[in-house]
Amino acid sequence: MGRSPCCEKAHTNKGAWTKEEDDRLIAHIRAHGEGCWRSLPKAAGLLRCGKSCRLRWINYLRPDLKRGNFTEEEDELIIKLHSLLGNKWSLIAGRLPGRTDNEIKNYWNTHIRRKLMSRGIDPATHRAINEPNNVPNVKTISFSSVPTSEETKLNIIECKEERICTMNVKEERCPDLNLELRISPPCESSSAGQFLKRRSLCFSCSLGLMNSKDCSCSYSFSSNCSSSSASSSSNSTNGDIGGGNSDFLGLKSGLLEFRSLEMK
DNA sequence: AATTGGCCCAACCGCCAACAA
DNA sequence: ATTGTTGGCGGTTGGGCCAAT
Repeated sequence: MGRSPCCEKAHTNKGAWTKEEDDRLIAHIRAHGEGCWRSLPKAAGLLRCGKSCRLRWINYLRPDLKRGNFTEEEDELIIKLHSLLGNKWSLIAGRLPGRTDNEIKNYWNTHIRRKLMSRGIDPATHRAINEPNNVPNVKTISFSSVPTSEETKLNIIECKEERICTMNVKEERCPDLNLELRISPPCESSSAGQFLKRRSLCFSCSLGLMNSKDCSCSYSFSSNCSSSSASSSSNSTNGDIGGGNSDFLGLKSGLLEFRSLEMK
């Protein structure tokens, strides 16, 4: 049996939203809050699919959206995040207050791709375009629950949703970016867990994806993790991209060296 | 002035994971 | 354990705009 449609398509409007529809949606969400998207159109008196309402709100009507051109700083942040995360637009958008995944995706496809191409960089791989692909001695980041002592240079605990993963850097010789990220199931072993606590960074905290106090990871990142993640979080709510005290991804200090993370 | 082609971006589509029954 | 529902995500589309011809 196939999936049931998300809404009754025969009686829904499609295409561009009218001012009146926008007003109805805004008024309803102000009165009742976000959520229950399926029942929202009927409750709000809209002839729209719930998904359409959600998209309209998230991408266009939300009061905290930042409209207007992307700054040079935002450009660079998007490029760095994309090099780490790939096309995970929602994750990237999470680090750019006031920007939506859709907006960033569009901006990437229309502006940044071209910008990187003009720099001679392949936007898909973040490698030099004329560089040979079959470069030997690959340095990769892999996510695995039990790192080998030889492999592990850097472990990052993914603690979002209480999952713990590790990112291991296998260092080899050739300094070239390999941006493939692999994520493994949570590690269970307590001994391995202790090992990781000692050797790992919190992925969400260090990326600033989660405030350290909200994060379920028990890892204490000494002075770096907790302080940087806390300031990162508070700064991000103020729209401070890699600015203020956070210096997310080392934008200001240049601390983040991709080649030290993953190379191919 | 009319046409064409490229660009931009809002919106749609299909898939997937999480969750509830 | 299975099935249906829902919300969320990334890829794609299509219409409006604008500059070039």
